[in-house]
Amino acid sequence: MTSNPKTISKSLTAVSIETPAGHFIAHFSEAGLARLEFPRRTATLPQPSLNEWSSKQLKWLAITKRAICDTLRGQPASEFPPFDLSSGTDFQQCVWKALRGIAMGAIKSYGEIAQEIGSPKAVRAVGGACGANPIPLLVPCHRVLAANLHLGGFSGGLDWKLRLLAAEGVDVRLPGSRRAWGE
DNA sequence: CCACGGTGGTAGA
DNA sequence: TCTACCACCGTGG
Repeated sequence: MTSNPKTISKSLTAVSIETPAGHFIAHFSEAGLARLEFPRRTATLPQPSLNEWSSKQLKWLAITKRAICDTLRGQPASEFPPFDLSSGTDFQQCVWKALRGIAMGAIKSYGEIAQEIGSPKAVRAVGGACGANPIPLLVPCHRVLAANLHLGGFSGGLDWKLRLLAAEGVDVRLPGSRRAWGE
């Protein structure tokens, strides 16, 4: 019963995706989109030669770009690429699957997710799994808030979490008190 | 507002 | 193994 995801090493192909909000970096495996990074200040990646890509991956790339742009505009994506979430533990994959069930504009709490996956007390662990989500934005961990509509955290920086929620029309109890403005 | 204890899962030693 | 983290939660000042 012990799956050991860390022993699975996969070769990933990274590509930068240009959007109105900056350059995201997507990593594809043979199975699908495996990782997505928010735009950074620091230098962007050299673009790999696209002719080494399978037509399969080129298609995923187009779908991914469309899905990112739609989500940023607060519109439901019409299509997602396949996700390769095999890097996660069983528990994490369980959580990530639950995250995918949260519709755009909807929110859930860490506690609700915990309940949903059948481990009602594993609340902190759910937070940990959200933080380990390799595909933020498209696996919508930004739609998970703490209790009482408190913001909680976000691996990509809380400013992103706020921005995404705002785009989806969700208003959050703002952290005038809640500390930590993650960077 | 703050402090604290109870939590379950992970990573590192 | 044991231990020390945590994107939490509820309760009590």
